Amino acid sequence: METKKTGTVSNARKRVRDAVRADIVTEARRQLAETGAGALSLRAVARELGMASSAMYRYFKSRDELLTALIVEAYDAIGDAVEAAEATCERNDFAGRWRACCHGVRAWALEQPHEYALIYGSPVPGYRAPDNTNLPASRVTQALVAVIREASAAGAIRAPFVPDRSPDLSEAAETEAAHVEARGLLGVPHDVIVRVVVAWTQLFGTVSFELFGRFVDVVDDLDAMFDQGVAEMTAFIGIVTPPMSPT
Amino acid sequence: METKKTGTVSNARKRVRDAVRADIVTEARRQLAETGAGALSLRAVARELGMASSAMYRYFKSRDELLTALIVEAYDAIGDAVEAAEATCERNDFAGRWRACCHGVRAWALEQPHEYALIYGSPVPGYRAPDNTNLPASRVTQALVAVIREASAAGAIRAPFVPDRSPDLSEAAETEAAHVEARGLLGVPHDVIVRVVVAWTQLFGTVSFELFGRFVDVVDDLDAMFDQGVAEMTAFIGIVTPPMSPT
DNA sequence: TGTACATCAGTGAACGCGCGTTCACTGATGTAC
DNA sequence: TGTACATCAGTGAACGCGCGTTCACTGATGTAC
Repeated sequence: METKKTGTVSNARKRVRDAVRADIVTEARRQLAETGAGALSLRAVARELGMASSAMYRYFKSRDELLTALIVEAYDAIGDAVEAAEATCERNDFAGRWRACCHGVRAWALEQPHEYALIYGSPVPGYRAPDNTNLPASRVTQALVAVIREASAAGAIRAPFVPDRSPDLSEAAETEAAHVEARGLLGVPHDVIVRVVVAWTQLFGTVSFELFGRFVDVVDDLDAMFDQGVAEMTAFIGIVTPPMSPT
Repeated sequence: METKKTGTVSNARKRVRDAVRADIVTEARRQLAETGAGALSLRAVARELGMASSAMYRYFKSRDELLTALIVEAYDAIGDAVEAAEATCERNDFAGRWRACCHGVRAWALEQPHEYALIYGSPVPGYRAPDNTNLPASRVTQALVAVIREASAAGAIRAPFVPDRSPDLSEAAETEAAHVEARGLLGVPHDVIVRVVVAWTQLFGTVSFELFGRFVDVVDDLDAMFDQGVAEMTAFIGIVTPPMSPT
């Protein structure tokens, strides 16, 4: 790996620059965790770093750009966490992989409540997320979707319960499920797709309720209720873990 | 209904006072709907009403008190909406009543997205809701809980699916469900209680996802998906509508 | 009915605050010959 | 290796802004006799 002299030198400059930029983002994240989303201020970050507030503009064109960096970081962090949790499971333990994703989401959210609120809470007023947040934003969904796609292909998703206990899909729901199928769940039956969407919203619904205090005076043992909910939804979708193939 | 003279007169004063207070809240609500939660400002409200900003302090001790008034109003509005939707159903059409509550929540949320975000979104930074918000906050939950309690008492909730499709309750979940039972679901089986909690979080999870833009590029026909989700969850809980009793 | 007094909604100026952003600058670091 | 020049991170003062809240006041409305 050769480096041209000029390259080396400006890389040195670039390295310093990147390090400072990283310091800014880290400090901003720290303040986010303390104060919460909307209260993030360039001046406060600069102050804490012992820099002039105007120096921020060497690194970010505006406050919104710093916010975007934080959002991307948060999406990547939860994406990493969920992927890592999922990766520890046997590949053909589909139920286990699904549960691991769910627990990964909650565990990360409880560790980083303000970052969770930043990306899954109410939108920050006056801020519009640019397109480059889309990719990191979809990583958690991709992890869940991959489990379903692979489970379905492996025949590890059972037909729903007893026929009369599962409502038929309306025509509109059928059409819509076909769209969703085309977008990343090719080959997965449409009734399963609907259930996956339901389970997906339930997952983030519970985590949000927990973090935003909706369970206060209603449910106390949040670990127990979450675990049970995940188990229920896994069964609801119909994910099963096939017996180990002899190796 | 006699009124003493003094009473009449100060009531006149009080009426004017109440009317102005209502005007302030209305204008604040209007700005909330435009700007979003955290951006609410006493000065802006006063400006729009043609009053001095200091005049606000005759009606509200602080900005937070105005915010509290808005929160209470929002809880009461969604409570009214859900109760009204539920009241149009036949009393023993338990599945219909449950669905009506769910659709009531979503319909109100779509009409008043910022008010929904105010009460069900991420907490407003630096604001702590006082105790007197608790009662109005619980009205929607009470409506849902009443349907379940009555349905259960009427024998209109079926045992879950096929035995092996429904995970057993963990010991902790069993204990926790007993707590929840004691808090408003007396007589409802514990496995049903867990499912109700799951359905409850799913309901608000979907609505929040819809309002906060999480379905963009994933699901298009939100009406269809919501309807189907509600149908799925109604069946998931096991609510059935008994045949009409002959009248 | 008429007068003296009390209440209280609303005013407008002022306080101190923190914010995002701009701009002309300084001085260290890197580049070209 | 040494010198003249270019780049660019960081400075500090300043801009204009809107905010919540306080305070001494005015003047209309209600109250008591």
